[in-house]
Amino acid sequence: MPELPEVETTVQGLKHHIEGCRIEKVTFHRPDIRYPLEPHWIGAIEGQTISAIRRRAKLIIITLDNAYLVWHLGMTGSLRISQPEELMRKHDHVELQLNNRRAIRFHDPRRFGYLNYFADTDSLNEHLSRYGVEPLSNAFNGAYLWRRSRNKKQPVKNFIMDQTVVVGVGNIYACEALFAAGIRPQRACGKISRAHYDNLIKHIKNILRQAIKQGGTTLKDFENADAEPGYFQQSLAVYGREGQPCAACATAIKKIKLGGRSSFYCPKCQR
DNA sequence: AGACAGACCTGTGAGC
DNA sequence: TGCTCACAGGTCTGTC
Repeated sequence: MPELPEVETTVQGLKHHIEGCRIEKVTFHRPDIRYPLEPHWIGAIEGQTISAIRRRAKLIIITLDNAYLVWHLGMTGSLRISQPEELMRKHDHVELQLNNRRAIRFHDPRRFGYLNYFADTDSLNEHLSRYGVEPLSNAFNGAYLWRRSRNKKQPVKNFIMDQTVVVGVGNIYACEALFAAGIRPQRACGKISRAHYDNLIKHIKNILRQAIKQGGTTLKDFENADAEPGYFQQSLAVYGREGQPCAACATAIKKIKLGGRSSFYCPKCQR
């Protein structure tokens, strides 16, 4: 997916198009996405007004009159606003037509994303309860990471990508933050000092803020709610740069697998 | 309990 | 040109 900055960009982009609008028609073009879309949701959603849209973790939460829609974009998902005359594209699985002649379209080639319908706040909250702290909140600090990591042997990269620890740090930003902090991704998280975690936190927040500011445009085929493309690899120091010289010391960037995911680091700058 | 592999899908690019 | 293969932003499940 889109990582946190891309989700945040999507939410901000959709906001002014959809808040206050009534959903007139719901179409499930392809119900067999990650979790199947249930036909009875259609009648429940139609006629409701969108009062708010927000992000929690990598989820997009839309508040209706008396229910909630929760979207997860998976690996390749996107939500965009379409015009009435716009043709359906391949992999447009869901369409919500609004009373302002616009529609929200969910596009997701790999179908790792999902849409969930929650009829009340309790069931929504229960779904959200599994998630860790927000990376841009004060609760995400060096003391917290240090405490959560004690006695763990897990590589630090996997640890910071664990959504029950902190949400929204995906593969690319995890690699980049560890490079900025000078920490090797494979180091056991339980052996990292409090001071190093303080430093890492600082870099994670910086990188995420920077990415949000740039419109979350680090991903190759990401496009925002207005269907504008991103600028892939604009400012990536290590991700996808195997064999190329490190910008700081010119040592060749290394690539390894951690938790099944490609991980990139500079063997000299990161210890 | 924690750590890992595998699964879910389609598209893309590299190599032959 | 066209085939095959490896790999891709995430997360859930099963197994040791």
